[in-house]
Amino acid sequence: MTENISNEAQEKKSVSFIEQKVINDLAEGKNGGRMQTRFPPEPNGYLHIGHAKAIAIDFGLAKKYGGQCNLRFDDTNPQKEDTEYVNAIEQDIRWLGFEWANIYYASDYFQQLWDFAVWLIKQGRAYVDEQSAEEIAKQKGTTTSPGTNSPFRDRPVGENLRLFEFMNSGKCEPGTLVLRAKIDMAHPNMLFRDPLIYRVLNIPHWRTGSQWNAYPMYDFTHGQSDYLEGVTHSWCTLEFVEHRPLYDLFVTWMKEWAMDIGNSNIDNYSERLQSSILNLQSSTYQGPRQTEFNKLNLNYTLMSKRNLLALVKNGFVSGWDDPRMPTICAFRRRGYSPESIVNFIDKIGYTTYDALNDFALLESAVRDDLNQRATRVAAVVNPVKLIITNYPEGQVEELTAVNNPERPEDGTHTIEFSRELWIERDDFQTVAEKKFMRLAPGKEVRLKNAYIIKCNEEGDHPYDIDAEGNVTCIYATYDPETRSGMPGADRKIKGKTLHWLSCGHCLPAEVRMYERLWQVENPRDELARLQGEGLSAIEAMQRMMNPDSLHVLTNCFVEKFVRDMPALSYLQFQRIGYFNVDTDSTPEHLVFNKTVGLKAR
RNA sequence: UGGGAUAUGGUGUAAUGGUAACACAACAGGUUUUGGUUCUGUUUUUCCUGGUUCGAAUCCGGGUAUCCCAACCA
Repeated sequence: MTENISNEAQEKKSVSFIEQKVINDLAEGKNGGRMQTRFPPEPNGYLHIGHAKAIAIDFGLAKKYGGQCNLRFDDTNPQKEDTEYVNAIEQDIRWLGFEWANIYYASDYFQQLWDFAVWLIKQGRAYVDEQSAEEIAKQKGTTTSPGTNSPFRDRPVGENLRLFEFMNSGKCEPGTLVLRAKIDMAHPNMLFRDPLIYRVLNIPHWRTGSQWNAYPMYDFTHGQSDYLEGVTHSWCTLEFVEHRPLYDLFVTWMKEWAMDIGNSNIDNYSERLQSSILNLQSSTYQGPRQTEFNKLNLNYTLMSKRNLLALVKNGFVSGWDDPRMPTICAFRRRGYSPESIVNFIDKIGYTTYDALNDFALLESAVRDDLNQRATRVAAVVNPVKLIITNYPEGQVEELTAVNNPERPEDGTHTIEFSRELWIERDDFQTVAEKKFMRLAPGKEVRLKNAYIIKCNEEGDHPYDIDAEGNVTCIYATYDPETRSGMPGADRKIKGKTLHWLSCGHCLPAEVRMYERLWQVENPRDELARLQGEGLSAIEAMQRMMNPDSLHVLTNCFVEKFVRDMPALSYLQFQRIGYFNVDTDSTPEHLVFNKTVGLKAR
C-alpha cells in the first residue's frame, strides 16, 4: 500500500520537500509505516489565511497518505485564550473542507507534564528560580555574549520539589517563582540558556478551571504533546527552526522518563494516556520529527494575530469577519470559496524561503473558481436613467438571461424589459473618448439579452443635464428587429454590450466595495520599521492604513432574481465583478459584498 | 561579538551534475451578446566571485544581501 502511494506521488511533476520526506519515511517503513500529523492552534484569535497554509498541509497530506490528523488546541496560556475562539476555529477548518480524526488539548497533558517535570527535578535537570523576570533576563546574556548562572541553579532536590509544589498551590504570587531546565547558560542558542518551563498564573483555565496554577510553557509542551499523541510529522513555520533542538531534547528526556516509570505510577492516567505512555516505550514509534516551512506572507496584508486583534479592538474594522481582514471568516463573508483558498495555497507551495506572495495570485485563484460557479446577474451600482423613446409606454417584455455561460446546465432566468431603464453612469459619455466603445450621442450599443439601441444624435436631445452639468437622463431608440434570439440580433455593431435594469422591475440594494486595507506593500516590515522609529503599533498602523478601503454604495439596483438568495451565495454582477450576498442582507434590505473585480476593470 | 536559515524573470514555484521551465503579472492579437472567459503569441530569469567537472542553478571555498533568535507568548 505504501509503495503504491509513493509511486503515485512520484508520478506527479513535483512535490514539496515536506511531502517528499513523507514519501521517503513511508518507503523506509518508519514508525511502522504509520503517519500522523496535528494542527495545533492556540485558541486566542481567529484563523487567518496563513493558518490555511498549515491546515492544508497538516490535514491534506495526512489524508493523501492514509494517515490521521488531529486538531489540538495549544491551550497553555489561560490569560489569552477563550472558548469563543475554539468554536470559530473548528468552523473555519470545516469550511475549508477538512476534518480531524480527534480533538485534543494540550491541557489534556498537564498531569503528565507535571509528573515529567517532577522527575526532571529529581534527576537534577530542573530547578526553581526565585529571581525577578528582570534579573533572569539580565543573566541570560545576549546573542553575542554568554549568560551567567542563577544563584539558585544548584538548589537541593528536596527544596526544588517543595517549591514546585508551592508554585501550583494557588498561594504562590505569580512572577515570584519559575521552574527552569538546567542546560547551559553559555549556549549559542539562546533557548538553551536554562529555559523557563513552568510559570505561575493564578487564572482559571477555560478547561481545567482552578485545578492548576503552574502552567507549562510552549517549549515544554509542544514536543511532548506531539510525542504523547503519537505524532510522526510535526510541521510548523520557519521561526521555530531554532526551537527544534530543544524540542528534540525534551522528547529524548521524555522517552527516558517513560522508560524509567515503566507501567507503574500511571494507573491514575486516562486510558488513552496510559496507552500513550506504553507507545513511547515501544520501539516501533520513533517519535515526532519537526519540519519547518515558510509562513504565508502576502503583500498589502498584515497577518499577525496580535495586530489583527488590535484592528478589531480599536474599531479600525468592524470585526474579525470584516471583509477587509485576512481571516478565514472574513474571506468567507467576502465571497471567497474554500476551494479558491486551497487552490491558492497549492500554487504558492511550501519552501524554506521567506517569500512575499502577490495578492494578485490569490485573486486569480478566486476568479478562476468563481468563473465556474457564480450566477450571472445584472446589477447597476452607479445608475443613470435611460429612456427608449420609441418603446411603447406601459409595455413590458420578459427576456431570457443565462445563469452561467460556463455551465449551461445551470439554466436561465427571466428579466423584464421596459421603456425606462437604469444603466451605469460609466457606460455613457457626452463626448466619446478615443477608445470608448459604449454609449454616446449617435452611437449604437447592444443591451445584454435585449435590443440594439442608438443614442439620439447630437442636436436631437440625446441627454438631460442638471445645474452642475451632471447627466440626469439619456434618450435612445431601439431597433425592434434585434431582440436576442431574432435573426436581426446577429447584426454586428461597433459598440459593446451593456447591462441594464428595468426601472419598474428591479430592487434597490446596498453594495459594499472594498479596496486594500494597507497602502504599503509589506506592512509587516513597515510596521517594524515605524515602531523602530518610536511609533506605537497603533500609530504605525494608522499611518499605513488606506483611508479609502471601504465604499458603501447605497443607491444601487439589482435584478429581482436575487432577492431570496441565501447569504454567501456566489454571484457575478456582469461586467463589474464577483459579489456575494452579505450576512447582513435581508429581502427587504439587500446587501452585497464585492469579492473581486473582473480582470482589467 | 554569536548562532540558525535563505538567495532561480516583476512575484511565487520547479528542474535532485546533463536543453533553465510552470503559474501569476505585463504586453500584442484572434473569438465573444460580460472590455469577462477562452485561444495564440511576446517580453523578462539562476546574488557576486573563484574552484571541481566533458558538463554546475545544483558540489566546494570566499564574499554580499535578507529573515529568525536575548517574552514568566505560542
